[in-house]
Amino acid sequence: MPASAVNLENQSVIRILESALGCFGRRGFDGASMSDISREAGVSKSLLHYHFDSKDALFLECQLHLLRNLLTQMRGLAAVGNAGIHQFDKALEQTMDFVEENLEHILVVLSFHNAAHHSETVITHMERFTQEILSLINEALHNVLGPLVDHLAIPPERLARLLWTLFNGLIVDLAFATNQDARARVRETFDDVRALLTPVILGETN
Amino acid sequence: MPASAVNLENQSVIRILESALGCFGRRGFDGASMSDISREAGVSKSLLHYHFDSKDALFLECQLHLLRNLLTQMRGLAAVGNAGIHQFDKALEQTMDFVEENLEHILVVLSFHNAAHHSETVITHMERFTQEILSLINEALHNVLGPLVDHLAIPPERLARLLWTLFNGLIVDLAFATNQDARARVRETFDDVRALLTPVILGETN
DNA sequence: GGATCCTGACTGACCGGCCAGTCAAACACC
DNA sequence: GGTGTTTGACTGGCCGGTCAGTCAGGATCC
Repeated sequence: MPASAVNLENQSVIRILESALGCFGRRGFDGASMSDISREAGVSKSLLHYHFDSKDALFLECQLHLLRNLLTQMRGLAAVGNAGIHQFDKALEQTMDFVEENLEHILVVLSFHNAAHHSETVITHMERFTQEILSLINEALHNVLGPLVDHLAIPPERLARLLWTLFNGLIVDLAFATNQDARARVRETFDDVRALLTPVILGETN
Repeated sequence: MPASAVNLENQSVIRILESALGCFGRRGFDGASMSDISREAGVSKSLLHYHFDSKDALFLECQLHLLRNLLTQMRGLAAVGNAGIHQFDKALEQTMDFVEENLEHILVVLSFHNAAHHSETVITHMERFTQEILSLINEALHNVLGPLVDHLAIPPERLARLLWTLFNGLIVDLAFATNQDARARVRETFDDVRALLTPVILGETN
């Protein structure tokens, strides 16, 4: 099965995807070499080309892999507790924790637009990625807020975009944060952001 | 004068910096080649190495050049009108306009962390860049808000970080936006962000 | 004012090294 | 033995960087 449909049962494939996510996240699309990725995955460079048609293809599969990870994370948000504003707050907190823990993988999103200048297909995938993320957030909003979702200051779709923007900002901040102090300051900013959001959830009209 | 102190009077140097900002912004640090930059600047590749010690050095000079551009932009915000909340709103609007117009140049900030994995000096420059930006925003806040700056819901330094985060988020959004529709949606998100900020300026305690 | 020298700006040709990608052969498991 | 994995050796091409050398123009001396 020469790529084009990636075998996720294969352990090597998973290891390659994880390493690739890390390398791409750290160094960007062009900065990460296939050798780097293979070395980190503990396999030969040739195996990368066996499982994935090209570097571009591997990159796109990384997008999908990240999307899968985000999906399980988001789906887990509404698992326990009653829907409502407290659950929303908890979900925000958990998502921020997730971002901090998986930052190296998540940083790839900042290099999507670089790779987009390669080909049309990458652009299409990028648009798909945005759509998927937004509908994921939207779904999570409905789960977490419950009936409250109909009484927001702005429609849930717009809140989803707003949240995506806010987290993108925090991700960039974390990318800039080179030490523990800086990371703590990002946490502070996150708290400010959270405070900002409360009136939106409470449905006040500005 | 072989680099190390770049001659900003020289027309070629400026052209190289502008092209480099564009290329680095579009393709990232590793994706942009010295040939690309020289071709876009209309000079030989050798001239890049004549004026700048290395690709790293050129990249760092690009950071400084962007910082200079942002400085003149920020300084111009408080030029006319009385200080206050309306002036703040206008300043936000102008800054967003500036970001949209100069997006190609501004996008380099998303690749800073990639280059940071090269050497210690790049990390230091990145930290300096963040500091400079934050104090620029802080200064602008004082100019634009006037005495109101002492009655915010959060200290101005924290508001500065918050604003930087918000704009980073919007910049990522714009990086993802591949067509006019998407860009209009980012504008909508920007409006939502602006609405979010009003209570902070009005000094309500959450 | 012209011959000489000097220098900063600039270039084309070139180099070693790393890159993504190829391929035939070996391996493992049924 | 055949199917799916995995590897090391290899290649052409592009990369950042070097270098010898050109050229315009300013200074200096007569």
